[in-house]
Amino acid sequence: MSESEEPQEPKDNDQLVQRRANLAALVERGVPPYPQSFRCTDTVSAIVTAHGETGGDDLDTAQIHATIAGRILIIRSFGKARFLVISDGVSRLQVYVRKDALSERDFEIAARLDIGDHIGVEGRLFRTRTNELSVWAGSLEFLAKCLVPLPEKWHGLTDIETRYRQRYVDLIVNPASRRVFETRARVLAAIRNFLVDRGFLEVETPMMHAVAGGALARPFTTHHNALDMPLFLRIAPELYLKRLVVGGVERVFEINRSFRNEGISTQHNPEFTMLEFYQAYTGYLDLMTMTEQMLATVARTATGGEEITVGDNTVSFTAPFRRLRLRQAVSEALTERLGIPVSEDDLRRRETVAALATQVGLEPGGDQGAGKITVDIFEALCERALIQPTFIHDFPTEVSPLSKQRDDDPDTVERFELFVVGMELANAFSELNDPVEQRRRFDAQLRDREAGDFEAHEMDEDYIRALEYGLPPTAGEGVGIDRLVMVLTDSPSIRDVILFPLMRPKDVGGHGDHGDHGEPAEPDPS
RNA sequence: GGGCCGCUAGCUCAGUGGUAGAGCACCUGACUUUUAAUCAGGGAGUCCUGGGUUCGAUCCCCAGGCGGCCCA
Repeated sequence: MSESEEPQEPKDNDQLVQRRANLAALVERGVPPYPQSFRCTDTVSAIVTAHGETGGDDLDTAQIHATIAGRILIIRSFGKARFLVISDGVSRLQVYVRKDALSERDFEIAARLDIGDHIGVEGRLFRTRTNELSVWAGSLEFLAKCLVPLPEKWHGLTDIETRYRQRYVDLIVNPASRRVFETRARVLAAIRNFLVDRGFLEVETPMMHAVAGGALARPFTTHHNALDMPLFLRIAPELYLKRLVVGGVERVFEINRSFRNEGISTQHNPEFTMLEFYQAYTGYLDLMTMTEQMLATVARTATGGEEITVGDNTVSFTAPFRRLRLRQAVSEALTERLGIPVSEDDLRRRETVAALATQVGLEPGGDQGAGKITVDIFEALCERALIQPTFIHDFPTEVSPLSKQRDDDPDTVERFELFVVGMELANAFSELNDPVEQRRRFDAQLRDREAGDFEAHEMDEDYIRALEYGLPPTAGEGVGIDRLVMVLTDSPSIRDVILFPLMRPKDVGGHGDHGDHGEPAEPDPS
């Protein structure tokens, strides 16, 4: 390594240099820098769980020895003694290191440790004078080096961008972040249990679709080289799940990612996790009841109760949830906003509803029908005020190409959305199972698409063919898992509940050695 | 896509048209039951990037990058 040849090289900061020196010093004394493994008898969490309440006298009597491993988060040094706080990612435990209890080699290791290093410790459990549960280290192994300084112990890592880009650092130093993802895991497990208990079969359907259907959204496009065909990342699993109901899977669900090529916000990530479930011989009203039961159960399992604090609000998932027809909600909101009586019938006439929309500051497009305009008004005026769980039901047929119409009202479909703290959490309907009507709906969507609506649904001939085989009366629902977890963890952004949210790439600014290690990419055929 | 805000030491943040500071972290010394350990001393910066104005820019102006919030 020559000096002064590259004066432009960014200088490493003193802490990086120091840490490398500490590692080198250990290697010089024959300590393996990255040993193959370490045999533990316990985890830190297991010790804390088992003995978090055990008194010091009892610990002394029992003489409990344990071998544990973890990452050092705090070092308090007292010359010939040191206190280390180590973590297994969940719990923290203090390790007491003193020179007269260790071999010369092990104390040498202890003296060269940095915050962030991984160590293994064998020792006896005891309580210090300040009653802190601790391990009296009898021996110590170096397990892996942390070459980079961690964020400080008091404030942790608060920079939002770094927390998302380097989630591993966030998880190391912010216990609250770990808890969010533990809650997320409990939510998923609770949902699976709830559905499996009711006879639902969990399946996995394609993520890559030749026709992006099942929702009104713009897809990501990709290309299969061998088949030389365009493919779309799915925007919803809906149409495949209903094919399965045709195939006799009368209760079916999937929990997995969907992808929508749209904006990013505190409520939108391009890839997001959705639960979809379908139950034959069921209507949308049944699903309201089932949704009430499911969310109350999930809230209890994941958080311990049915009341959740979300920002300044307390949300109750105790059934029954409020129910409100969409047109009812919109007509009431318009009546209040404009100070003139607006009826639900007014919302069914395009001229009238378009004029009302203009009066509240919207600009209805010429190609938008009464139904679409009504929904736009709902989103502008009503959505954010729906704090407590509320079913908004009976949507315009025009905006619901996969839903079944009401018997008494062909302009309205048997559909609901669930809103909580102003967010759409779920969307459900009685499934349209008449293949002739389905084709008419797709045709109407195609006309919208030709008029420039890129979110309009595409024609899916195989789906219609499946309906021709006979889809029994079925109701289905999609639940946005990320948003549900946001509510249950009081997280203000969807990025707080997604481990690695999508970010624009940014220079890592490392040490110049971060090239691709994989094989060269295939040439792009296009 | 539009508006507003942010980017300064590893982290959390002050600050200034004249080459920058605190706390934690780091280094040296003291210290064998500490709890944000303590005490004494010390080192550490591409003030996001590029251009402009200026004798002089981290600061003012313009453009760009990344992020956040709000709106669409």
